[in-house]
Amino acid sequence: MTRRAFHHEPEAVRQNDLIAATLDSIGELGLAGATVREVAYRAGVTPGLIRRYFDNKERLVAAAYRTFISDLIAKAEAGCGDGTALSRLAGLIRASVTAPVADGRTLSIWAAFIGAVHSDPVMAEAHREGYQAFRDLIERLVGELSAERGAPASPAENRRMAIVLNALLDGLWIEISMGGDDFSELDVVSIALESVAVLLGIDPAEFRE
Amino acid sequence: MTRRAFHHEPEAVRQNDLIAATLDSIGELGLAGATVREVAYRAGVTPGLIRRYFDNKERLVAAAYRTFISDLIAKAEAGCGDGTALSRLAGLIRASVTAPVADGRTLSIWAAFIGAVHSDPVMAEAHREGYQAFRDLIERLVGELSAERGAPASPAENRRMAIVLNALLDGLWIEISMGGDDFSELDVVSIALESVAVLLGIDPAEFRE
DNA sequence: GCGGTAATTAATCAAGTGTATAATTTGAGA
DNA sequence: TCTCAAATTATACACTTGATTAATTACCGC
Repeated sequence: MTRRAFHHEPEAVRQNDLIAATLDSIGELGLAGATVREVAYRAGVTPGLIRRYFDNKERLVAAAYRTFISDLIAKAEAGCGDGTALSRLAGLIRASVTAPVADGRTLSIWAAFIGAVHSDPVMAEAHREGYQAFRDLIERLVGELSAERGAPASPAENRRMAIVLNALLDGLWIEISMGGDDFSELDVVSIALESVAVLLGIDPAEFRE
Repeated sequence: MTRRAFHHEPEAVRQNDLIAATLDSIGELGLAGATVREVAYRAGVTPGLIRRYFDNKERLVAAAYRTFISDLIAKAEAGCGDGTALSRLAGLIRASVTAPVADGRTLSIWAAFIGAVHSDPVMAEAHREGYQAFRDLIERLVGELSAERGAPASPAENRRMAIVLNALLDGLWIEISMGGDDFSELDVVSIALESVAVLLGIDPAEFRE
C-alpha cells in the first residue's frame, strides 16, 4: 500500500494555495462549507497540512480575510492610473462597479466575512484595517480633486464627501454584484460616474475627458 | 426522574419564538452559531420541537430570513408617515440611517444571510422578493415626488434615480451599522438628507419643511 | 549517492451536528 | 372527571467537524 505522491513547496506557496482554496470554498459553499477537509481537497493537500501552516482554522480564515480585502482594494486601486485626481477618481469608480471587483462570488465572500466580524474580534480588527484603507483612498482623492479644481475644502468637508461617495460606491457595488437587475456594463459605469459628478457638483461631461 | 414542565402554545407563537431565537443566535454567534440546540435553548424549548414546526433546519433559517427582511422593510417604511411624497421620502431616509434599522446586530444578520444566498437557492428567492420590495418602495416614492413637483419623469428616469438612491441608502446603512466612524445621530441624518437632495436636484432646505 | 531533517500523509479522536423516534405530558372536549 | 389526540421531551444515532499524533516521504547539504 503506497501513499499518494507529493512534493515540498515553499511556505509562501502553500499558504497562498490554502488561502485561495479557502476563498473558493467560501464563495461557492458559504462560510460553513469552508471545512478543513474541503479546503485541503481544493488545495490538493491533506487536512493535516493546514495545521502546519496555520495553527488552527480560525487563523486560516482570518488570513484569508486579510488577503481578500487587500486584493479587493488593490484591484479597485489598479483602475486609477496616475493622471489627474479627476481621472483617477473616474478610474476608481469604473473599477468599483465592474468585474472583477463587482462580482457575485466576491460579494458572497465579503458578506460571509462581514457576517462573522461581529462575533469574532480577530476578524473585526482585520476588517477595520481594510475598510479604513478604502475610505482613506477615497478621502485622499476627494481632497486632491478639490485642490486641483481651485476650490480646496476643509478636511471635515472632504471627509464628509468621502463618506457619501464611499457609501454610494458600496451600495452600487452590492446592487450590481447581487445581479438582481440586468445592467449592461455601460449603464452601471455611466450611472456611477454621473451620480458622483452630481454629488461633487461638477459637470458629468468632465469625467469623459 | 421527572421531565421538565412545559405547556402548549399556539402554533404561531412557537414559530415566532423559534424564529426570534434563530435571529438572536445569528446576530450574536453568526450563522454557524445558530445550531438547532442553541436556538431551542434560547426559545426555552427542546431541539426536537424545531422539527415539528419546521421540517428541518434549512426551512427554519429560510423562514427566519423572510421574517427578518419583511420586518426590516416594515420598520423603514414606518418612518414614512403619510404626508407629501417629499416628507415621506425624508422619513424613509431618516429611518434607514438610524436605529433600529441601522444597527450592528441587524447588519450582522443581514450579512450572514447574504453570504449564504449564493449557495442556497431557497434563500436566493426569499432574498429577491425582499430586495425588490424595498427598491419598489423607493421607486414609487421617486415617481410621486417628481409628479408632485410638477416635473414628472419617465419611468426609466425614475428607475435610474431609484437605483442610485437605493445604493446610497444601502451604503450609508452599512457604514453606520458597521460603526467604524463615530457619527452622531444628527450627522448621519443630515448627511443622508442632503446627499439625496443633491442627487434629486432639490434644495436640501426643503426636507426640513 | 547518502543521511537526516523538514514536509506531508494517514489514521484516529472526542466533541458537536442535524435528524429520527419512542416515551411522556398537557389541556381541551365529552 | 376522564379520555385521548396533540404537543413536548428525552434519548439515541449516524455523520461531520476540527484537532492530534505517528508513520512515511521528499529533498537539501554534505
